[in-house]
Amino acid sequence: MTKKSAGQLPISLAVAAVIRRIPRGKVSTYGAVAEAAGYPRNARHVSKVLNQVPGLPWQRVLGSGGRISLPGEYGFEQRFLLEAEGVRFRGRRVDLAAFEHKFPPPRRPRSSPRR
DNA sequence: AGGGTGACGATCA
DNA sequence: ATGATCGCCACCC
Repeated sequence: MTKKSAGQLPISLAVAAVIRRIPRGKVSTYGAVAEAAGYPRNARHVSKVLNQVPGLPWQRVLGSGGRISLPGEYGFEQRFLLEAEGVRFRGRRVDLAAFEHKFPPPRRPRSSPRR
């Protein structure tokens, strides 16, 4: 064995997995996805993954503040798809307080609450 | 090995 | 609020 050659880099797989967990009718942001995947400063990489990996709910990932970053026609399509699944906009942005999906916090081995 | 890229994000004018 | 600029960082030639 040696170390299995992972076809995809771990960061891309982690990011894709996180995106797949955003439920219908909810959204997240590039930064939040990167962080949830374990790569805090990699918001930019999230957009690349959205481009490479087909089948992801790409429309559910927004820029900070709930703004659509995707330019052009796809940007309109993104908004259209989101509204179709119940996500409402307030002007040009989605009200994150109401629609942002909260990813479960990372488990801390051995950290008992309390005290 | 080196440099350009990007569906970002925070900050400043 | 809107637009420009700068900082980040892993990916991909």
